Amino acid sequence: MNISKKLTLADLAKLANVSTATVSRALNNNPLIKQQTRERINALAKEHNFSLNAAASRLRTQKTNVVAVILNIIDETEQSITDPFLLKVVGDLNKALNQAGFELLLSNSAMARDDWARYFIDGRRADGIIVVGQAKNDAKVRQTAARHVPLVVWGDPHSSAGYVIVGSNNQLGGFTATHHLLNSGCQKVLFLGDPEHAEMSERYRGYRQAIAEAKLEYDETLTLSIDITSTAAYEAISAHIISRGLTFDGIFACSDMVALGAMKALKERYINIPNEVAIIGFDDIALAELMHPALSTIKQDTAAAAEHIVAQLLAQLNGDAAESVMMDVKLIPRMSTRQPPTEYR
Amino acid sequence: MNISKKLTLADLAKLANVSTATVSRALNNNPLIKQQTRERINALAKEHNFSLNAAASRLRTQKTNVVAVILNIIDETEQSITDPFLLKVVGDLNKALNQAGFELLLSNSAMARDDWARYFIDGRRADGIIVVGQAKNDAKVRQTAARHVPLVVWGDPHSSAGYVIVGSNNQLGGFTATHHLLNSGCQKVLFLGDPEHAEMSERYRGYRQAIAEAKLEYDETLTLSIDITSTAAYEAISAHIISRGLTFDGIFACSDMVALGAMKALKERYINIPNEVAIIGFDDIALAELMHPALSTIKQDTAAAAEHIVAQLLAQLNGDAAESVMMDVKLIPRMSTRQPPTEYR
DNA sequence: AAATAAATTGCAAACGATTACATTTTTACA
DNA sequence: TGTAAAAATGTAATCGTTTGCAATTTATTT
Repeated sequence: MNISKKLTLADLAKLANVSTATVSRALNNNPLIKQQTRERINALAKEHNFSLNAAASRLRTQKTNVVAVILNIIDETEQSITDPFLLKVVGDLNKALNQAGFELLLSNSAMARDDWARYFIDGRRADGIIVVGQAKNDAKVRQTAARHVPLVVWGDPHSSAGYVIVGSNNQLGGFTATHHLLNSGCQKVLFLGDPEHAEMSERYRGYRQAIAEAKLEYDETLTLSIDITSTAAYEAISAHIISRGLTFDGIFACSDMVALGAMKALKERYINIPNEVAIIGFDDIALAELMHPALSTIKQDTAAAAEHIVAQLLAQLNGDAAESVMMDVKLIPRMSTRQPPTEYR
Repeated sequence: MNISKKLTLADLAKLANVSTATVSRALNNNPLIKQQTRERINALAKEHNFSLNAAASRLRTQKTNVVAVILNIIDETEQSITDPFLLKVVGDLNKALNQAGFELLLSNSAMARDDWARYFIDGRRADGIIVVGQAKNDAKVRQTAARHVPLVVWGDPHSSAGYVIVGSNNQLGGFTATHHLLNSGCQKVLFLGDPEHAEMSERYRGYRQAIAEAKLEYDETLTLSIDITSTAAYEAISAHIISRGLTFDGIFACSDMVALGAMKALKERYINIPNEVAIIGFDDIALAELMHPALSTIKQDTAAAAEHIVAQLLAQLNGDAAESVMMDVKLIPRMSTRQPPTEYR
């Protein structure tokens, strides 16, 4: 333990022969204080390894400079904490928040069981809340939003839910992915994901739309509703092939992790990718291009998203208007799908 | 914004016709207060959606119930924030901390540039610090430890560095991995990793030891020193094959991510895994078994590790003695390596 | 029923910063 | 040189809890 008791602002004031007010202002670089004094005090602070007591500041100012980030995952079975995509988002949020002078308090929905607004905002643990994922049930999110608390959600911006959402154009992404498969020769494209899940349902909408526009008949046996995990995907594809045979020649997986699970099921049966079955994912996680064959996918720009999220949160903290942001997605064609005929570009 | 001003403990006391002392004690379930009173007050608190002001509590008690978790990664080029393993550790830490009643404040070394002890502990932002990764340079960690601040590091427990370390037996892991390769017929095993990096250097030691014990000659051209990323691995293996040819029949990759990069390089050249080149990784990330062929690896039990880390931190917070913990690792043989002859078990 | 012990509750002083307002010092100007 | 304005600093209240100690109420014992 530290030998000497922690230095307080008052101690430092005594050392500098000024009042606590002056020290406080000097440390906060308040121009009210003569520059020379400021420098003197800052030097003294550094010399004595002084640091402000954040608890005291927060109590006095009613500001924490902390943002709570909640990973909204129902439980271990659903899209899990191990999904690199989610964690990439957290990393990017961390960076964006720090840049804006905030710290990141990490939670998941399992932990912050109570009323989020009450716990984090009323409890003065954070100034604002960022929720990652709308999941299948946004009741908690709505409840939080109803408290009119600074809040931004990473989710699907199509869903106008009474709170600010930043997210990709999932519907377009789903359309693009499916269209890419159809355009490169697939006839029977399977959807692998969870149509009940907010973001995934939009991707599913895009899938249906692409099929409809291609004047193909929709085959409901080709919609496989699963948890957003690679193991669920692996099992679903395996089971489908066993029970119904290879009734498809393309897979649109609603996330890269899901795609990886599906690929494993295919490879085990020596089904050629992309010639027998083409497959495309969603997210563009780092691993996508490391697969063999490299996984085609729809890229979401998480770094840009994180910046938008923080910007929208800051707006709310400043009392300004904030609005949902829909981000473009981008087709990244790799080896797991065939190339469309050149006449189509 | 909230219409009514935030309720304080004093307000609640007035409503309940008792003193603030009583309310405070009741809410903290202090048995000094008659159970009946406690229940009455708790009900009232719930009814009015009351929540304690954490800033005030922290100021008064000098305890935050927060632990800072620092991802100690030098920069983007080194083992990056996208490594699922690191993030799995964070997830498990989050769970273990919550279980113990702590919240998790996330930082990375790039952000918390200053003196960690000063910023987090003196600044009363957290009660303790957990550092994930010793990286190649533990100067910051040593500096923090010198402050005698509650601190636990995820790293290599062999390095007795004057601070508490929880980590796997990396040296044994490296030995086991290499031995597994040699035992299943490999003659020339390549090491892919960074012998300068704390944990990796121990794995490297194990590698060297296994080779020595097998009475094989050490070939220094088979030690490839790279950043701990899959792209670096991909490039290194590709470059090696181009310049020197396929001079190895086994790879011990110092992490699963590194292994994945190497596998891609092999697959692109249609080099059969495991028959021409067997490969084993380290960590056992979720993806390992989704690879094709499924990746053999050395499993680190991150959930158990997280619990040990938290336990050691709690010990320090309670003023008890804390000690480094070395965790067992486990060989997970999969399809990327051949089976050892049965007479060897 | 009085006296003592035990169980509850209240009083008021912290915790360490920030900031409106008051005061002092310095500068500018006539 | 005197005075007003501007700049710099200080005073003291405040943020909302927790907790040592005192005071009160209730239970127990003789």
